[in-house]
Amino acid sequence: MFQIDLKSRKAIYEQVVDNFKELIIAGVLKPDEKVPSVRDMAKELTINPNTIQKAYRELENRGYFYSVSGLGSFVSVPAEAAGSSHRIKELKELFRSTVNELVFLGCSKEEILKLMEETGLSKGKVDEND
Amino acid sequence: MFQIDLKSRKAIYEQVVDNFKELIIAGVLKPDEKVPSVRDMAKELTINPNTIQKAYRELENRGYFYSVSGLGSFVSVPAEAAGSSHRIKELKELFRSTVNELVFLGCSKEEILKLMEETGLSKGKVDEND
DNA sequence: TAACTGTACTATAATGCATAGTACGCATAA
DNA sequence: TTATGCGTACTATGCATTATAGTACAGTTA
Repeated sequence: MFQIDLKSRKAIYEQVVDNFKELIIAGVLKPDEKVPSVRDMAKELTINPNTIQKAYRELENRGYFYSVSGLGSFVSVPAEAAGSSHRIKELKELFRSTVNELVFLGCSKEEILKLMEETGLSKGKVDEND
Repeated sequence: MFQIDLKSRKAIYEQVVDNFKELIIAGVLKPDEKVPSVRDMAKELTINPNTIQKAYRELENRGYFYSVSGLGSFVSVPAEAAGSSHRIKELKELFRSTVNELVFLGCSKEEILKLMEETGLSKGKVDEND
């Protein structure tokens, strides 16, 4: 599914959270799709189940997962993404500082606009064929 | 100069690093300009001098500061920003995931392009962050 | 010399991360 | 019913990071 970088300064559970977010945002994981159980995911990544549980709880808090005891964990529908307003504010600030630093390091406006086109923004939708 | 958020989950020395980077990128601090001494900065922010020293060392490692023992710490010239290539790669990846998440949360292309226009592409301005 | 500067240590306390292990309630299939 | 797998909730331990306090030394400058 994805790999964990044990040498990274980023916490393992944060890496798990970010990887799942990427998969959901990219449309690889669809709403109401079941994700691997805490224990299975721990086996697959060879890390402790408690670490996966922490990541799943975090994903649930951020509105990307919902869990049913005894059944499993599932992908939320985008509309239910909690705290979107606050998160969007955070992302806009992050966008601003990222662009500013890129410019400071010599990136041209054209180069950044090109990056923008490569993000799938122009397509705007998730491919339904898979 | 700037404020530290003690309630933030981000480490104090990281906040100091980020704030100085913002000031340099925005052009508020010019190349070869002297920054407050480790001890003065610690007094101003009411935190430990060792924490400031750690931040200054980090800023030196990242190419934003240079220090002269007995004289003080100073702002580097942009061209000397070390490891730019690797950093640019990081920033582009961050740019990509930020835009993708903004789109996922419902931000329109126009809205993001408007954000782009508001950044320091033409001029520089400092802002608050958390 | 005196007062500054950066820098390098030691030591301590607090916090977060990841691990191991145990246990409980719920859902489903044999 | 029993067994299995699921999420969840604990306790406890080891480790790394962070922030603190204190001391010390070398270079710079008035």
